[in-house]
Amino acid sequence: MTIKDVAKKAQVSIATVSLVIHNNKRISEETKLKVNNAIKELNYHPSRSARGLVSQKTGNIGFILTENHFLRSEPFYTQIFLGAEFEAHNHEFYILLTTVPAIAKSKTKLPRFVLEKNVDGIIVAGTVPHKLVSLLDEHSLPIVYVDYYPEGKESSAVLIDNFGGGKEATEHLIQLHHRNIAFLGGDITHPSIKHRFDGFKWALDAHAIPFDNNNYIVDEVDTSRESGYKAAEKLLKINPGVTAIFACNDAMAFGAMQCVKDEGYSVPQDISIVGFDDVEIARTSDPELTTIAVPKQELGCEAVRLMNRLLESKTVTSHSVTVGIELIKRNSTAVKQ
Amino acid sequence: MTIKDVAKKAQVSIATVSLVIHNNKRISEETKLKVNNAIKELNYHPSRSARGLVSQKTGNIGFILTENHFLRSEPFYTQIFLGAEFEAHNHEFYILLTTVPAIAKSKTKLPRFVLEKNVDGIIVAGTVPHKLVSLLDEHSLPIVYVDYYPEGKESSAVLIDNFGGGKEATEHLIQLHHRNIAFLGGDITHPSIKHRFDGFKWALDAHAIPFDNNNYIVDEVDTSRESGYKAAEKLLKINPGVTAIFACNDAMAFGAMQCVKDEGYSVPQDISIVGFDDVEIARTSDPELTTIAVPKQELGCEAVRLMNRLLESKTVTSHSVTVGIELIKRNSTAVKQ
DNA sequence: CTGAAAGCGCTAACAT
DNA sequence: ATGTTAGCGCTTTCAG
Repeated sequence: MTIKDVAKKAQVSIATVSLVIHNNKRISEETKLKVNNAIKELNYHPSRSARGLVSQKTGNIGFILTENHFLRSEPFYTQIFLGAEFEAHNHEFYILLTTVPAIAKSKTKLPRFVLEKNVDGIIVAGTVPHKLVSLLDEHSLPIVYVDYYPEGKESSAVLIDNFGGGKEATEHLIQLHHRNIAFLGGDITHPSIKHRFDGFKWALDAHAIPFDNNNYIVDEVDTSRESGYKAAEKLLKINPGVTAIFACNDAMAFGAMQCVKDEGYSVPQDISIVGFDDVEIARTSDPELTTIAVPKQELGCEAVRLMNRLLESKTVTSHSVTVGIELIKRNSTAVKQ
Repeated sequence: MTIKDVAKKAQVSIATVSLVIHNNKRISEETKLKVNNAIKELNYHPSRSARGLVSQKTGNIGFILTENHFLRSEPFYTQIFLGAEFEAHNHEFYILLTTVPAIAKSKTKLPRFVLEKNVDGIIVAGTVPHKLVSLLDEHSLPIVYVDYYPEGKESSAVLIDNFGGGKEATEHLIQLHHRNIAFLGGDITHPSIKHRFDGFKWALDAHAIPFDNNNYIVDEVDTSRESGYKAAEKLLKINPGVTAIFACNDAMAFGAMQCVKDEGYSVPQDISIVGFDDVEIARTSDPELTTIAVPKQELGCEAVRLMNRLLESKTVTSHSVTVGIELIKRNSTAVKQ
C-alpha cells in the first residue's frame, strides 16, 4: 500500500494525495474527499522511512531517564513517560525510551539514538549527570527537560509548581488553626525540595507565623521513608509541641507518620501530616494521606507539546512551562485540637 | 554525513562503502580498511530512513506491556524491557515501548506502531487480553511472547522455568530436613503459578513425602502481600505443625512472613519460608528472603535474540526458549529444629 | 574486486 | 486546482 495505490484508486496524481494528507488548502473539497476515502479503504499509512528520507526528520523523540528513576518502585517517571507516549499520538511522534546510569561514568556514552541521529529531539526526565547534559549540548538537538533544570544555561523545561505546592500545603495546615508547623526535608540542595521549603516559609511569613530552627529538619541525606522516620524523631525531640508536619514528599511523610505513631501520638488527632507527590499508596494508607498531587502524566504530555513547538518553530527559543499542583485533602490532617 | 562523503573520503564508490558496511566478503582487506577509517573519521552513521526505504524494514521492534504491569511498584517488567533495550544494541534495533489496557475494551485498538507498520516485529511481555492476541495475529508480524503463552496456537516465547523453580525451592526445604511443607498460592489458573505448584508436588513426590489438603492454600484471588498474609493465617489454622512454606512469589512470601511473626513464630527458627522472583527487597528484608531468582533482564535479552532469529530466517518457525532460575539461599530458611 | 545505475515512497518546487 | 518530476540516502543487481 503506497501513495501510488491511493493515487490510482482516487484517480489523481500522487502529488495530490500528498497534498491532501498534509491538509493543503488549495485542494478542492471534492478531490479531498475522494482521496481520503481511498486512504481509508486501502488502510493506507505513509511510510515513515520515505518521509524521513526526504524531510530529513525521523519522527522520533528520544526519552532519557536514569536507570534508578526508571526502576524505582514508585512509578513517578514511568507515569511521565506514559503521558508523553500518549501525547505523542497527537503529533505523530514515536518515542524511544532509554536509560542512562545515574552517576556519570568515566566514559559516559550518549544514547545510541543521539549518536545515530535517530531522533529529532530529546526529552530528559529527572535529574541526570551534568556530564550527560554537556555531551547532549554538543549535538544541537532540541531538548526538553522535565522535573529538572540544568544550571547555567537557558533550557526548555516542564516543571512542577513546587513553590506553589509548598505554599498550599502549608496554608492548608494554617487554615486548620495549626501554628507550630514543621517542614521535613532531605537532599535540600535539590531545587525541587528547596522550592517546596521556600513555599513553606513564604506561607508562614504571609500569615505572620514565627519560624525558627525548631520548625524544620532538612539535613537528611535523601527523601526516603527511612529519612522521614529519622527526621521526625529529631523533630519530636527538639520541638515536642509540634502539631503539624509538612513533609517534602510522600515517602518522608509516611516515614514521619510511622515515627509519630511509634512515639504514641495519633494522626491526625495529635499531629497532622501533609505530603507531596500523591503516590498511589497515599490513597490507601492509614490514615489516608493529605498531599499535594502532581499531575505526572500531564508533565510528560506537556513535554511532548513543548517539543512539538520547538520542532515546528525553526527559531529555537527556549521556553519553560510549569504545571499546576492540587491539594488533595484526605485524613492525615485535621483541625488543631 | 552521507555515504557519499565516506565514498569520496575513501576514494571508492558508494556501492563499495555499502558492501564494506555489510561485511561483504568480496572486498579486499585494503579497501575495507580505507573505508572503515573514513567512516570513523567522519563519524558516519547510515540513515535509517534510507535503509528502511530500500529494505522495507523499519529496524524497530514494538514492545507491548499492559499498563498495570508497567506501572506496578515491583519493576519486574521494566527490568525485562531494560534487558531488551540492552540487547537491542547488539542487533541495531530500536525498541518502541507502548502500553495497552489490562482488560480488553469493547473497542480494543492495536498499538499505533502496528497499524502504521512501524515495527518489524513485536514483543509481548506478560499476560495480555486475548482480544489483543487475536488482533495481533491478523497482522502476520513476527511475535515473541515473554512470560506468557497464548493458548491454542504455536507461538514463539521466552519463558521462565517455573516448574524447575518450584522443584528447586521445595528440594531446598527438603534438604533442610523439613517434611511438613506447604505451598501458598493465588490466581492458580495462571500457568506460571500452576507450574510452580506442579514443581512443588513433583519434588514432594520424588522424596516420598506425603501430600494432602493441609499442604497447600491456593484459593487466594491474587498473589499480593495481603493474600500471602491471609493464606498463611488459614494455613496455620489447618496445619499448625507446618515447618516450611514455599510461597508462589516473593510478595506472598513477605505477607506470609508477617503473619507467621504476628502469630508468634520466628523465621526461620520455627518456620522456613522460600519465595519466588527475587525482588529487590528480598535482599533487605528481615530476615532476608531465600528465594528463586528469575533473571529478568535476561528474559528481555532472550526475547530480542529470538526476534532477531525470527527476522533473519524467512521461514517463520515458532520456537520457545526457557531461561533458567537460580535458588538464592538467604536467611529465611534453616535446618528444621 | 569494484563501479554504475535503478529504484524504494515520499515531498516540494515547478509546470500546466 | 492538479500533475510532473527531481532527488532524499541507501541497497542491490549487473557489468566490467
